[in-house]
Amino acid sequence: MDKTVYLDAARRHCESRGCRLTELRQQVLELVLEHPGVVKAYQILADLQRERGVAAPPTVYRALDFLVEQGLLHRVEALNGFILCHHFDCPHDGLILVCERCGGVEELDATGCLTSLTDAMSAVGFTPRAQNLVLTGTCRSCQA
Amino acid sequence: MDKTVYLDAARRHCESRGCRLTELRQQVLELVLEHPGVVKAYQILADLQRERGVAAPPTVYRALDFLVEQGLLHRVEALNGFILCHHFDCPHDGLILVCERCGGVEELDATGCLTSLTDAMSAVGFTPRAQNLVLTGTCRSCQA
DNA sequence: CAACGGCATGTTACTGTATAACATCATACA
DNA sequence: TGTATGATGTTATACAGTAACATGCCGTTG
Ligand SMILES: [Zn+2]
Ligand SMILES: [Zn+2]
Ligand SMILES: [Zn+2]
Ligand SMILES: [Zn+2]
Repeated sequence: MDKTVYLDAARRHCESRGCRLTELRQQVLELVLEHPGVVKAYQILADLQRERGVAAPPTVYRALDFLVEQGLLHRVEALNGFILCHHFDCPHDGLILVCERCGGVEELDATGCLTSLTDAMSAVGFTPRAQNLVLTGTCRSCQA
Repeated sequence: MDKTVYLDAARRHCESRGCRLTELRQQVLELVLEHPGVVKAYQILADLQRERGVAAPPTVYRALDFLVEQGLLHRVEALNGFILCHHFDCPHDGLILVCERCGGVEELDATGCLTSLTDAMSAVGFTPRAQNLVLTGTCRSCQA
């Protein structure tokens, strides 16, 4: 998807949810957009400092938290990082695959793949919050 | 399982894998044993300092990493913590359920629940490393 | 207009998490 | 006895995240 198209869609997505994609938030989103795969908060912080002179951690974390809240980014706990979600407009169970060798990240739509997991959980009375599963392994091109 | 029995089993487990459960490693394991649910590295560090006077982060992290390596502990990335594994002797796909309300943690054996996930992954050529899935949600007693 | 309320952002300072790099010690084995 | 290997100690630092409070922005309302 083209960058401007993506940003427009993101803006409309936020507004349809009663939130504003402010200049700062958009700027952070654009910075994330410039990194393939997983990006770290402090990387964004450095980028932001490069663009604006000053910026402190809370500035970045607030923007990132907002973007996660809106579904534009996914948090990848296992890596202390964030990745772009390319289909934020349809609610989905994400399955994030992280390659141990090349560091590449890929998001699958796991909606429908989780029934047996869900069954096992309800058997013990556990109600999962909608979220993303993260798995590490080896991607196709790194199988070698 | 009784504590001494557990420790003996753990020691044999390590030795059968060609590793040694040294005094320090066992001491750390015992400290983890004393905490229900998830325990943090710096909590163990504090415990260790109480018992031995001095201890630095690398000491604790090395021991914890070792125990994870041996399968005696699971790392819970999402919480920056560790939990005991009660069936380290049989290889398993763990499913760790973390309750957002009470902080309780429960490990399910998810072996066999992951076929559709595995299918989805092989469809894109991804080979997962054996590991644990972590999900947050609400446990039975906190449903209210 | 002026005052207010809300939300977004700025700023400072701190807590918590984790590792690099190098020194030392123990043990086993040639 | 020397030497290699793995475990531990020690210092210092990097990386991640948040609390608390100040300031600015903007739409509403009297
Ligand atoms: Zn997604
Ligand atoms: Zn790869
Ligand atoms: Zn387990
Ligand atoms: Zn609970």
